[in-house]
Amino acid sequence: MSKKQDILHAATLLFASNGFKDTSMTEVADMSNAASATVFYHFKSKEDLFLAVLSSVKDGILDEFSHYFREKTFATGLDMLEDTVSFYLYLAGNKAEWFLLLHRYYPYKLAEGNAACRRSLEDIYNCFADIFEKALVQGQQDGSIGTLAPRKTGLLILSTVDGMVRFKNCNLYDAGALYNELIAVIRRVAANQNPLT
Amino acid sequence: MSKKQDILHAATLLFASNGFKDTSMTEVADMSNAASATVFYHFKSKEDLFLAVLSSVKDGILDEFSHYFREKTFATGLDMLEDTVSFYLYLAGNKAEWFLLLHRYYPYKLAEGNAACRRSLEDIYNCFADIFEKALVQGQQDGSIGTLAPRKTGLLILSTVDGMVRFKNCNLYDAGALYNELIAVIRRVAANQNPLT
DNA sequence: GATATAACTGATCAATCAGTCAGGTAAACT
DNA sequence: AGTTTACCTGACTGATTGATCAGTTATATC
Repeated sequence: MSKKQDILHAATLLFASNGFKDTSMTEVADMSNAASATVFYHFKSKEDLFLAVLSSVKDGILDEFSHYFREKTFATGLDMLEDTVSFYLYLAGNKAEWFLLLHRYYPYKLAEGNAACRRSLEDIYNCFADIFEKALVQGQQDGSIGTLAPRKTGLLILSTVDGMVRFKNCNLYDAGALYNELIAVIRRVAANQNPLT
Repeated sequence: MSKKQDILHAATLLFASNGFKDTSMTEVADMSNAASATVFYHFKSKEDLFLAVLSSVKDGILDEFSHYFREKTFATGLDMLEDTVSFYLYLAGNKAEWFLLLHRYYPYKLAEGNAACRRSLEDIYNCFADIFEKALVQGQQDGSIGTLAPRKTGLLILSTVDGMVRFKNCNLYDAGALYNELIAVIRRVAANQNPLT
């Protein structure tokens, strides 16, 4: 792995666990076994480094989901919805640093005045919203899911799982303990209550 | 209002909108028309000031809800659940600085090594979780709400509304636009589908 | 009105940190 | 072998910031 990649990786971990202001360029340099001037050679400023981290997180998330949907097929839209929610929660545990970063306020604040940052965040959350919506639409077509507004309901499901992951990352409540309830609720909300069959 | 209160109020707004590290004691002093040494006279350190802010936010939230429940009566547990969710969303808009503060990562990080901080956060989130649980229990007693685990379902509802408020505060999606869908989903999840009447 | 206490402040300090710069090293090309 | 280019570094700087302290003003108490 190149030194630039080492720096990017170290910065991802540090920004995720300590935040932007509480991470110094010296720390990033130390963790990646580079001199602090080397960090500035590859990234022209601290903000630039953060944007590169966010963009790489975006690429990682988009890759993970496109890979998941390439490997997997679903019998019904309702199955797709449940499995996708499960995969989201799995990913939030497996790549905790990505979700920690997204659950900090700094990126959203930066996005107000920085188009590249706004773009990365939109790409990430549209990816999330799109997959839930797609599952709902597909379920309505195959009859496994009842009548409801797919986009808005998808966003509600996203709010719920995002909230659960936040609670877990903040050590408030354990997302795992709510998993069974979550699936039951999704089934109750989405499942077609007057199936044609 | 005493100067100590002025300082606390200014610090609340600044910590909420700029975060802990990005708020300097000089800024707090300027906004409250005090000398920076005065801030240190009333609060022995920056962390101490933050803890005082968090504790006052806790008091504010607990007061708001106890006042709300003293004024209001509900026909059924389901009504109580819907009205409480509405009030939560109203409060998140009306006292945006409180929820902005709670949607930063810093307090949860601080809570790891600080019992007073942990205590304030627990009080706040237990308050939220308790009211949703209470509504669900009451609804099961009066027959308006069906069979489900009250605590866990309450936490799921909390995850959802907390997530919606976060999305709004982060300028990702508008919580208001999802309000009707949220109420519909709550009714679908909670309402007794086999009422005795 | 004298005195004690609480509230407040200007000046200052030591530490930290983002960013710079001039120079060094390795590698690729001619 | 010489030259260009990309990569890397140690030493340094200007600015900010949390915190201190000696001293001043207001307030209460006797």
